[in-house]
Amino acid sequence: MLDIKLIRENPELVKNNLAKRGIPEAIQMLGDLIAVDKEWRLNLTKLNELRHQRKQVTIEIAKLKKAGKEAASEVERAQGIDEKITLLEKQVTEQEQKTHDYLMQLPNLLDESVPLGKDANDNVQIKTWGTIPKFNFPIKNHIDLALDLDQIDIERAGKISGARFFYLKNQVAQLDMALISFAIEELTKKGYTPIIPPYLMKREAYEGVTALGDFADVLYKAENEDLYLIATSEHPMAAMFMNEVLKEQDMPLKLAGISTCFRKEAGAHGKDTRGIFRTHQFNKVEQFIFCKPEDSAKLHEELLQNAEELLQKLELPHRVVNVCTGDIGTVAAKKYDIEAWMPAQNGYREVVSCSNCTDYQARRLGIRYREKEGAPPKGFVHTLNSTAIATGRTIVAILENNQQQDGTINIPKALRKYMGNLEKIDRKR
RNA sequence: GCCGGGAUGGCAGAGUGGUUAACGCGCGGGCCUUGAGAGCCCGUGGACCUUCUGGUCCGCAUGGGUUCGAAUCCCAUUCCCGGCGCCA
Repeated sequence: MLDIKLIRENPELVKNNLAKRGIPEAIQMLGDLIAVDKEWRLNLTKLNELRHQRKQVTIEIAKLKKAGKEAASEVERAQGIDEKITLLEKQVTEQEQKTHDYLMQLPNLLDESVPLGKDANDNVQIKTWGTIPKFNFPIKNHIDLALDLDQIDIERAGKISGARFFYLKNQVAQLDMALISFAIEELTKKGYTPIIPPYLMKREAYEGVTALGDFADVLYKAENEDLYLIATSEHPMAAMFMNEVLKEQDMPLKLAGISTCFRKEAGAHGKDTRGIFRTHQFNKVEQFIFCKPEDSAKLHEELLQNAEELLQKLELPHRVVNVCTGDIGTVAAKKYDIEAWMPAQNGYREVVSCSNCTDYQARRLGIRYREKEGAPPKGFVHTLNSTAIATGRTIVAILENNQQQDGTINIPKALRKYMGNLEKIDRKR
């Protein structure tokens, strides 16, 4: 959510920034918002005057009654004012609702360093790491590799749950857990607190962390309950301190969330249909930071570096892109993606998303900070999030990059200690 | 799930239908002091208007209701505590 005061005081700045996203509806909304807000303030002043009048009459009545006198005409006057108040209150409430709706829909302001662009094709490559593997044999994709080694069962998952679900089996099931353990151990060393959050969240909390459009396209809802399955542990971590005031000395607060993630993938028909690259359910370790505004840019780089380091320890070739204005999403002010090399697709694909959400989520959620106990709140915190390891896509990358001519797969050295020193995935049917 | 108790500022905690959220702690500023502390004084939720001096309204878990008037009475919801039940 943007600061309404900033919008009032500096509408041009906000407008020009929003214009970079290339969403005409947002500019329209901003105009409507400014108009409604102006009307609302006028009405509020009128309403306050009426309430003041009523209060005066009420005081009169109290005095008269205390003195044991008749107050019928005063009561009648108060009732008359009440009617006007009820009418105006309705208008004011409607205007407040509208203002709130607009504010909840307007996206975050973009950082200056975000490149202009239309879609993912315009993302700017910042760096590459590792060498793309050369194979002197015909390579397989991750699905065939896994099927041939009896590591995955997609057909039966389809039977019981539908498309985009899977059973992981054997060493790949272990690999999934190893990746989690590996990420958590590495992040814990860096001072991140491991968190296993609730996997279901109430709507009110969820509205604070994400765009409203995501509810239909992304989130699964529990029937007859005000509960949504989380799409990432970013969400329960961000909402953790909803309506609280954090202490400056406790920041930056660094968390490492561990959870299964559930996504409808409603807008992705026909994309990545085979295998486990894009699924309704996967496991992920997520980095999350609450910090002071002045620290967020620096910490954003730290999150990126942590994520990259994990991929480097897994020896996975990858590149980092600066996500452009057309592809960045509603809540981020700046976003990096890390894309790992996927041999069977002969290209880089997203495995990490690393965002600085500045004060956008914090304002929606009401998360502020104070200098010390007893001092008044100083302002809203900044929030940042970044994938550490998403197991599904990382497994795809490991299987494809580490495949051998005989169809077996070498397990990255960094993961072996989490798998009983296993070196290869080689189980045949 | 059932029965009972509860939710008031950053914290602790009064107020139980009639203008005012008491007292305290903490925090900020000032006086005093060589400095710190103590002591004393002022301030310390949010919004809107404003002639920059102030003014008004809202705020006692949330949403409704009763009333001229609600922190206070009624209803619903959420969460917390205790007891019972169920349960991996």
